[in-house]
Amino acid sequence: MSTASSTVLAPDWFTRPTCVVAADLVGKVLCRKLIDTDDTVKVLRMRISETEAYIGESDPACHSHAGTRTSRTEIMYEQGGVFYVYLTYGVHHMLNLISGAAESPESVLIRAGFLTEDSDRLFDEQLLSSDKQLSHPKQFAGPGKLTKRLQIDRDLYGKVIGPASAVWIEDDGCQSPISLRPRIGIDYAGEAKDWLLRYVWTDHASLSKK
DNA sequence: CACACGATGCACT
DNA sequence: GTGCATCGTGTGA
Repeated sequence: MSTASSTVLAPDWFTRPTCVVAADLVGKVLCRKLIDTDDTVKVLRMRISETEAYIGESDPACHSHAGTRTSRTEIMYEQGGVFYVYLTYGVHHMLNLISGAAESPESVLIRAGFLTEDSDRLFDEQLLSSDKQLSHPKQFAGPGKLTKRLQIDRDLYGKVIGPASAVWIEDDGCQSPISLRPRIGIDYAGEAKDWLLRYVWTDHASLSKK
């Protein structure tokens, strides 16, 4: 329930070590306020089922590997608690939460989730539900599908994680079993492709990969 | 300035 | 299993 027992995670919550943040995010609720097609305000609530940690300059798969500090990666050097969103393959927006201390360019990628029972429904839910891309109308098994449904793009880049940005995280006390897996889509990263930095809700149906 | 390519998803064989 | 859309960005000329 997203009622009295829910708390909004403050930016400081994300300044803890990246792997801790990534693991703790599984089971939390990613909230997205937006204006529906009928001009009403809606809050979509997506419970996170899968995350990945990208642990900075020593991580070959991380955009900040070897100290790569550019206009794109600059935000990663901020203290945890802000968004890093980028476009990949010219198509998909990837939602990342910057984690850890300042000058420690690390982040957590949100890879999958599912809409909670008490999430607002979009006016055009029928249209979205009929989208046969989705194996189940409420599950979003993959980072690109998730951002598409939540209408998240690079407008979020650099904003503070919280209600003022229209995207925030709530903790409603949900506890979920966590398993560790290798990360996805980083075969170019050598030995790092085998590092167990993907955190999944054990056996959940909404995972991006078994 | 040119160019290679990606933290994906989907269609098709 | 393979092919490919589509474009911002990092890299090197």
